[in-house]
Amino acid sequence: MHKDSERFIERMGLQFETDGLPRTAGRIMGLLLLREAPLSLDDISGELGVSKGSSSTNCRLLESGGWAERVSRRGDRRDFYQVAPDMALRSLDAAQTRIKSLLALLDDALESLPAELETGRRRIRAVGDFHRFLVSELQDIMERWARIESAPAESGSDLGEGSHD
Amino acid sequence: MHKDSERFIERMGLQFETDGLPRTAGRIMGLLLLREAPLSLDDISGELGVSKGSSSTNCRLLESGGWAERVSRRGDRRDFYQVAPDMALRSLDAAQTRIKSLLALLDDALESLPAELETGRRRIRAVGDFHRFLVSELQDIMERWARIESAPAESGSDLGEGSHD
DNA sequence: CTGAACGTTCAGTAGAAATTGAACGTTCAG
DNA sequence: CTGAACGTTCAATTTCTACTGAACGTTCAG
Repeated sequence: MHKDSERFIERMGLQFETDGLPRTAGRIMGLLLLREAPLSLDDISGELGVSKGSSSTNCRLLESGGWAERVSRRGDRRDFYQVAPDMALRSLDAAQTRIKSLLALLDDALESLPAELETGRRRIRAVGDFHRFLVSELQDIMERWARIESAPAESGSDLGEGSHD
Repeated sequence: MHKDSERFIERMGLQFETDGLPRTAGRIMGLLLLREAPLSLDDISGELGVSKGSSSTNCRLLESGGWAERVSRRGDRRDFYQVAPDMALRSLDAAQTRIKSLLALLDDALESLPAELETGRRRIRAVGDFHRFLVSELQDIMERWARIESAPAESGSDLGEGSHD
């Protein structure tokens, strides 16, 4: 493994960690970004020096977060993982979902909290207003990005689509 | 302490936790949202049943994240905390900063990784393009929100500004 | 049917993060 | 000067999280 590749992979691990995600998930993401073809769990375990159990768990985390994608290969029983081609949209969608969970919490609070807590209720409403605004802005962003991605792309910018045999 | 208030506070704690932040920080945020006037560290420790050390650490975390604000009171040596009036803008700014740190990582990688890793370099460039797009969109969002906030506000939506003696 | 190759899960464990409680430095009233 | 009231910090401890390695169920070739 190349020295600079390792450095990149480790930095991805740290970046994920500061975002509150497992370091190994970040490392896997770094590895997937660098490698030409999709990787099996054993590939990942081997290259990163982590157990297969951990690779499995973290790949599934990456998949559920919209960062990676599980693919299969004809005549092969193994799972392979690669960077999700629609990573951008999927991660924005995940962000939206998290915000909506906060909104649900705030709405519940407004339903249950007594009217006497005027100030509190007003603040909670304000936080809700802002996050509703955010959700709608995120929607716009997703649409704008989809437009950009499907555009002619003069200076190259695709994430996946390298066809593998 | 009201039953529904407690419930709200605990849910805020859990919400923060799923975002990778200390549960206590979320609880403090919930408490600050509900309370009429700014709270001292002893107020917070008392109401939440946590040590003063923890209150201090978490309040400073909330302050650095743009969620809460430290204020003082004439003739009082204590620090008081309240929800930051510009919470929305400050948290967007924090999000931007995190994305920029990822961008720096990606740019470094492009500088150091050898040209042979065509595919990897292309993917990294693509992730960078998307996140540069995001940073610029966040900027727009901040400006739009600032516009909305300063507007007439027919149905009420301010976060702070309750003047305390 | 047998055994190898998979991915998943789980108990045990190592490691990290959060919390406590006490110590400390500072400020200030008396 | 003295002592009380602060906020901060840090070592010890508790609590959580992530990882490992093994066990398990499944699929499939022979």
